[in-house]
Amino acid sequence: MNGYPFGFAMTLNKKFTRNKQEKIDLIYDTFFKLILKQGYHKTSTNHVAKSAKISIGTIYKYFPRGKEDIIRKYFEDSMETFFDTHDLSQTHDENIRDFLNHFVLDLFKNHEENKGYNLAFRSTIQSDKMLHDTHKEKVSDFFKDYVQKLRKKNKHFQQFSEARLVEVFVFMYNLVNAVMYHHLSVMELFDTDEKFVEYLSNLVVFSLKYYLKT
Amino acid sequence: MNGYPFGFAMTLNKKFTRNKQEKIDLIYDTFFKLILKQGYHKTSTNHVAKSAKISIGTIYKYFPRGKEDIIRKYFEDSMETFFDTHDLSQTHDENIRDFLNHFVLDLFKNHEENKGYNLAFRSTIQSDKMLHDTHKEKVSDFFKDYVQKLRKKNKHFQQFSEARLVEVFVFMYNLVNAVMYHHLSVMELFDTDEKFVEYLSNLVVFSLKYYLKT
Amino acid sequence: MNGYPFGFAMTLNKKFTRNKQEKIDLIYDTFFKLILKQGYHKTSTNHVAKSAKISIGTIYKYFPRGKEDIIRKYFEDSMETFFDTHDLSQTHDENIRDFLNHFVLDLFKNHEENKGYNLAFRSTIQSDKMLHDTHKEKVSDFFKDYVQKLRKKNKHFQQFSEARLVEVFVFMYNLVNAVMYHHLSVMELFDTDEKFVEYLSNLVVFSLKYYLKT
Amino acid sequence: MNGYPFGFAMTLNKKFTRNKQEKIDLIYDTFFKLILKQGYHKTSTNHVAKSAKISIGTIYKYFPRGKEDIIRKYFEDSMETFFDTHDLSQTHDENIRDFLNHFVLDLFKNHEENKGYNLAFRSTIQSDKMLHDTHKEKVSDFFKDYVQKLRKKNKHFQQFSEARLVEVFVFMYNLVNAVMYHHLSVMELFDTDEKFVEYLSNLVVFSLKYYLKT
DNA sequence: AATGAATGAGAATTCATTCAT
DNA sequence: TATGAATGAATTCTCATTCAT
Repeated sequence: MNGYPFGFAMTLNKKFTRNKQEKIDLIYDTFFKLILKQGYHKTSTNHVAKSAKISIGTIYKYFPRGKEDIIRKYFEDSMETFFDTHDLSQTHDENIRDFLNHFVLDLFKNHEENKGYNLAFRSTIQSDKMLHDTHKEKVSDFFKDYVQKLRKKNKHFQQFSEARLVEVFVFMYNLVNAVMYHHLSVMELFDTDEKFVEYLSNLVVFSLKYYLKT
Repeated sequence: MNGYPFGFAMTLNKKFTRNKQEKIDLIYDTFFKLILKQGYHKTSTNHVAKSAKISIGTIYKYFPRGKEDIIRKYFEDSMETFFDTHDLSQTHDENIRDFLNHFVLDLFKNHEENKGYNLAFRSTIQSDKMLHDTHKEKVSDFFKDYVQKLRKKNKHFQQFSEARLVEVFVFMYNLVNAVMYHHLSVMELFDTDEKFVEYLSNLVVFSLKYYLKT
Repeated sequence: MNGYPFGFAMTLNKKFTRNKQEKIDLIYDTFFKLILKQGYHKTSTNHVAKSAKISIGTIYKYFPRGKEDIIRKYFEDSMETFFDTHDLSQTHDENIRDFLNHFVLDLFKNHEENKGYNLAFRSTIQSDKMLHDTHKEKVSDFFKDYVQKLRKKNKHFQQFSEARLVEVFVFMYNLVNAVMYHHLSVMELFDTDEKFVEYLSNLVVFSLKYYLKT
Repeated sequence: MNGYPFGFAMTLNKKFTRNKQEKIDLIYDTFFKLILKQGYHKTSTNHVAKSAKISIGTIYKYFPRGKEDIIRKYFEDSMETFFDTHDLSQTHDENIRDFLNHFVLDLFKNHEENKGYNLAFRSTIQSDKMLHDTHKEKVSDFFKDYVQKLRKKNKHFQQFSEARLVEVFVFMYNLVNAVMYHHLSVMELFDTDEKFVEYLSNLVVFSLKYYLKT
């Protein structure tokens, strides 16, 4: 109960609303939604503002360098996001095969949900050397952490050295990303996502074997 | 005879006699070179003109809709280009395995040389539905033609139906493209191109078997 | 007694008890400091707030029309400030020559300390007719008052009519200001301030004689 | 005759007109005219474009960094302009006194005509260290050249060393500028320009004597 | 045919000012 | 009373495109 009859209070038109994180999230959502619809370079900051029903000033308050900042800052969180998604408690899987299936599926879901971001990211790295380099570093750092936790929890992974495992995961991550991006944004490789994910799993298993022989 | 005595005209007007195709090629080269350097959305038509030492009017003469036209028109030739590169007389290869190696290598070389174009293409399709669709169609058409010629020349391919083969080639083409693009423009999968191409060949063989089982 | 036992209130609330005048002075100081550093038109109100570690709301509380108000209100005090500085008890100087030396020196010190304000003032008058006019009036009013006091204290000045003296002082004030501003903010006329002030004194004496002959 | 009856051709509304220097001059004139009217920081680039009936694109073509560039580039010519104005053939003046009168008068006319520029210049130097420094250098360079010519033409000036003369002229130039700017833009020192210029001449003579004694 | 000055819509960005807390 | 998030008009600046020469 807000003390107003008929719930009017909720409709009360306040000129200024204050909720920092909510607004930042709204900017992210709107930005990536628009990119998905019209592509990166046709999505302007003003566009985002209008579409999100937020003033441009607000966008520039949180992202002083505009579009570039939105991608950069989102990117800083995106890895952690993947972490959350891919709950390591799942790694109780009996065998590596099942584990890899999970891994691929998680990446796929993550990619699908963040299609707009992925488009933006790939549109930007070419002209943003810094972002490009940071990306590589972050992927590496992320999997260092990831592998450490993994080896503690799952004996299957203890047969490989930590360094080697990191290398392998970075490879798999890139491989899956490459194929997924193409399937989702350029030209689909299979007519259903289920078939595609199944193929991906097999691809990963094959590539892993290949890679470990090197 | 150019109508001028002593043939002076040819020499004197040299800088004006640069012919149409020469200029178009110069525009392509400059455009993709710049995209490679600074990314698609930071490369403006005016910029291309200045960098190519050509007037902006000339660019608009050949490409009335600017950037988009450059990509579209280049794309219309690019498939034929691949055709030229991938000489079918090579398909006398004793076995399919060798043939696939050639196929992958040709795609890789082609991709490497056209990195700028690939960046541009991927930057554009998202906001250019028409280009996106035409692309799919063209890939399909190209491989229809390709497969027909292939089946005539090489008995190995006659065991599969034409339609099935086209499907397979489109799949392989996309797969290879996906992984190559990532390796060349996002994050390398192997530390040398040789290792990478070898992996690609194996990947194609594996995927082919997998695909044909479907 | 502040009504709180043990006087804690004064300590606890210290950062909130900063009183009105203190804040106003902080705003003045910060504003003119920034102007000195980056020029008037590159100094924004928000900038001042951040630099002074005061909220922008507070600035607008004291100066509802922002930058312009800061200058206007400061200006309203600045004349009085000069008054304080130039203590009339000094006018016991034996002769006019010594008096003028003092006058020039006071103006110089004042100007040096208020360099930021002077920049701001000169940047503003052009677009603020009202300020411009008020300025002229204030200068005149100030010297009316000044001259009256002067004539009472110092017989040397009783040989001239009050009106004439005011005119003379306004002239001298402007002359000194003009040359000083240039020396301090545009291009120095002498390599040391001492030489400059000495020159100024002579300049004033000369100009006075010239002026009085008119 | 333009071949059109009733001279209509002259009225013909062409969308694009081409005359580089004419446009640059128009930009200068408009810019300084507006500054004179509303002050530097209230004069925007768009304002200038609209007022000059020119597109902003054109302004940015000639002055890629906007307002700052307009001032900088104008400044690069302004010294030469003074040179032209102050024709050295006038230096046949019998004595230095007459010469100085001319010098002051020329500066005054120049200043009066370029009031807008002077306002802009003084509004900018504070935030444009480079312009400030270049200004000093240019003044010095200009008078080096000036003095050389002067000594060749007029025997009166041969009694002083070249270096000394340059120093003296720079000093006089600054002095006159300082007082003139104040008189024209802050608060007039005399009620007519004639009286003012006469005072200036006397001021220069006095200051010169003072300066040379140093 | 080729040139590049000129255009102006629109994208990026700043900043004075308001108002919810 | 003090704060600073939010606003959006105004400003700076870019770029695709047109058109006089």
